[in-house]
Amino acid sequence: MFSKACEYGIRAMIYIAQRSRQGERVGLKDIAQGIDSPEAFMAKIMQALSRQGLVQSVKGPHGGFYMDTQASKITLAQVVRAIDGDHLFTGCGLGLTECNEKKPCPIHDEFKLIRNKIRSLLETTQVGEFNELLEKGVLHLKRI
Amino acid sequence: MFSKACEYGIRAMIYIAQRSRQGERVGLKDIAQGIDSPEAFMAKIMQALSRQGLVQSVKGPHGGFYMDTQASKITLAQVVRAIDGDHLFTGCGLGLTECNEKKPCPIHDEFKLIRNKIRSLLETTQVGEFNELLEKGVLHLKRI
DNA sequence: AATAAAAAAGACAAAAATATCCTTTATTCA
DNA sequence: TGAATAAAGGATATTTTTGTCTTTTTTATT
Ligand code: FES
Ligand code: FES
Repeated sequence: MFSKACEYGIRAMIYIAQRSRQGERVGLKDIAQGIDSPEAFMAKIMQALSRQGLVQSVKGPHGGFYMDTQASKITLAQVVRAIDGDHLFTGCGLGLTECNEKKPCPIHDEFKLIRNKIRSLLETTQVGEFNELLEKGVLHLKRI
Repeated sequence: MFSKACEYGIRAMIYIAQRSRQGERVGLKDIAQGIDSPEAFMAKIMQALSRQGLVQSVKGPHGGFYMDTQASKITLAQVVRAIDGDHLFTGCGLGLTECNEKKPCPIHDEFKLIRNKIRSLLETTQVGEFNELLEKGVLHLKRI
């Protein structure tokens, strides 16, 4: 469904949203440990998200990544697009070079419904909406 | 969603179902051309499908791949499982090592619905059910 | 029996995804 | 100002996926 980079990216964004209330910063090490991802790879993903403005960063002592309040309204769809592009939202399920209404592949109609459900899920879900449940330990971002 | 190998595999199975009525054989070259896939790579995928009994094959002159009538009832889910395994049907959407009802990731509930829709689509779709529409040129297995 | 055709199998190659390491830049604090 | 800290960036390494090439095996035909 998503690339590894994208899975880490989504989990990281949700983690940062929860851990960086009123501008506190979350360090790379903290993120990698918090979502159980390889730290150096996570760095690359955070750089991409930061360049695209989905997350803020500050260098130096007490630096790290953070989000302001409205940034926690960023949707999972935005994160996915930033990392995996929008192939998932627009591409053909059977790998034809493009999804084409006029020249549909065998599963086009059904697949489009599913694709739209996925998009709808991701577009209506914000990285900041799990803060309380994560804090309560109801939801999890890693297994260990 | 699916790996390239799986996309080719599904398209090939649908192609063979349509092209191999009453035991006629479809050659590798024919398949690769018919679904626009790289021939040598397609060969590997066909070998896997053949080994797993999802398609029959005969060597030698006038050999090739074919399906008997009940084989055209093979579902897309069977093809996907044969090539990509069942991670798509059971795995966690955010890449946690397992999907766990008791320790759900943030999108677990919604993702499970989508996952089940995908599985349902694939389990209720048979490789042989597109024969007529493909013949009429309503459906397509390649773009060129 | 010899030849040709076609899939099976094995070895190899290229590309992409995943992951790591090292250096540079910006920032804070003593 | 100097040292320490942490992200940014660049180069490299590993693994997986995708793809190709060659040889072998099986079968049909002459
Ligand atoms: S053409 Fe395949 S999903 Fe639209
Ligand atoms: S735990 Fe992530 S989908 Fe179930």
